[in-house]
Amino acid sequence: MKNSQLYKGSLNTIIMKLLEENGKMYGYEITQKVKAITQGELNITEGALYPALHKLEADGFLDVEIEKVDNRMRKYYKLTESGEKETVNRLSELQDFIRNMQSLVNPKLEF
Amino acid sequence: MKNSQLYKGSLNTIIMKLLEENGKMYGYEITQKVKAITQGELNITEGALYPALHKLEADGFLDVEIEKVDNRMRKYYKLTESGEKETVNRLSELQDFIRNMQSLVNPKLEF
DNA sequence: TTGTTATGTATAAGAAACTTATGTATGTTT
DNA sequence: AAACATACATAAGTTTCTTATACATAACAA
Repeated sequence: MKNSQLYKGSLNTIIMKLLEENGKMYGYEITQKVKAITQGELNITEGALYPALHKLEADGFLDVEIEKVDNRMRKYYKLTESGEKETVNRLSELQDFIRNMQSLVNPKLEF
Repeated sequence: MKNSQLYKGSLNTIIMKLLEENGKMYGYEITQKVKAITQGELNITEGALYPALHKLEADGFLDVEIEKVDNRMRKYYKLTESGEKETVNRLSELQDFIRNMQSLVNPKLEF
């Protein structure tokens, strides 16, 4: 994903949140979207993305739908019902994580 | 560290920040401090902590000082000069990371 | 027309950071 | 006497990533 180790473990949450927001997306689209939102700071590599998508699918959190656009294959992913529930949990975990990290890093804001 | 994968990659930053703040700390003390600050949500395991401390030391970011208290060994760690510089960088990376994750998860706050 | 960039998916080898389990040792509480 | 807290350590295995490579089409530039 990037030089900073901090992003480790956050890829699944990012994917699921984007799918929750956009209904369905294909892999390449996800990489571009993430790059745009983070102003180029976070670049998801294919070697990380595709195995992650396949695992989320295998876990029953994503459904696939193949389309051909301009003679090129696209695999659109969307959340299953189970995936939607899981997304809620993971976003909640992310909020807790961010809160905890801020407590650790900026203890003066604890009150 | 914990069930949530999100904390992966953040341990070094946490350690260095706590050392920056407290001058010197020993391993067990770090685990207890983190548990207290996060209200029990984040539990650093020994299997993660000690190898991390040894690596930071090997990288020249930490110095060690052994003391015996109540007949028990304590290895106090503190930041080297190099470690202090690195801590500034890592905290900056953490701020960027948190900002990017919030942009991804809460796009309505982008403006 | 030929090379480079962009679009699009995929996997394999290796590195890094963790979990889980185990080990050693002392002090304190039940 | 047993359990828990303090204190450090490592080894085996898992997960998640990086890096490299591979295939294929379209668009653009030299």
